[in-house]
Amino acid sequence: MSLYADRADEFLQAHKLSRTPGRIALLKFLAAQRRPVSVEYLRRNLKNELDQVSLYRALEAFVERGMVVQFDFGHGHAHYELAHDRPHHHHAVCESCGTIEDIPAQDRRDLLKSTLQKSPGFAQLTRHSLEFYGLCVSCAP
Amino acid sequence: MSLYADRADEFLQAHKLSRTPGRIALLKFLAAQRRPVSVEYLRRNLKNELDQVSLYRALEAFVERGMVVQFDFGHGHAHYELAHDRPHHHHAVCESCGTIEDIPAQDRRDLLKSTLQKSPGFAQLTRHSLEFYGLCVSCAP
DNA sequence: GCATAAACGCAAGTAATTTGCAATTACTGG
DNA sequence: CCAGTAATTGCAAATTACTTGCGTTTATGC
Repeated sequence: MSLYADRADEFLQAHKLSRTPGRIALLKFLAAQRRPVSVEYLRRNLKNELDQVSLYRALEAFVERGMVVQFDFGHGHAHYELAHDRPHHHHAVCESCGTIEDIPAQDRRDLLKSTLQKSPGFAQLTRHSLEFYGLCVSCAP
Repeated sequence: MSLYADRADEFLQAHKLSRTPGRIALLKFLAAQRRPVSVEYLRRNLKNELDQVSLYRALEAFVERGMVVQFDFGHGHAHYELAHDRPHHHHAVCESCGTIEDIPAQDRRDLLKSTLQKSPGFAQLTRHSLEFYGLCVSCAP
């Protein structure tokens, strides 16, 4: 259980968000996860805590504030993970079943090979996808 | 114009796909692009060559065979690029306008910093997303 | 407690992609 | 070249993921 699990309301307050039961439940649930989770999974598990739309809106607010990180693994839907609750890491995604495994960040020599060694749940890693995000010269302030 | 531009039909044949006018047009069009393109862009430009559904189906077949690479830049829709028509590279994506720029692959020390130096169209790069894909132990043959 | 702003849930809407299916086209062997 | 077969196509409809509008409720700061 992460740092934030029992401090969800302080965490919300620190980010200038109302401490509503739904958001607190969502944060606690996210803190208990070990992998990035889909909205569908959140919705199933939090259906008594908050409605799907509120879920999307809360996630959006969290991502905007950097509280949560959004990932796209090519599954046609997003995955979300609490930010800062563990050191920077990458993910290995199974092309067959979609299983996701964390991989500790490291120096990047022989990346695929050494990544595989750090991915005990994976038998092979065949490709990766690396995208950079920022501001292009015409959009920069 | 890429290697494949004037050999679209041989390329299809090599991958055991029927050489239909729509697919040939699509391959030629992809070969002429310098950046990963969206389905919407393909659809606009190829609306007389093939229907949207055929477009999706052709892209799916191409991706399955490794002829085309699919990317997700967090835009809510996929982008596609011909594979093998140029050396391995990454992409910088503008968080404001969505502009995409190729970045030559390189050794990965000081990744963000040196990447920025190789991204003349970008003023800043603030984050990146790196995912590995393969087969987990329970899915591996 | 009370005013105000934030957040909520429901219904409806939209964008991207997929599926079903009958009609057409490409490929293969003769 | 030509028929038979399999692959591919286009259209309509469905599905999935997510978003918007809006009137009601709840949280916050005084």
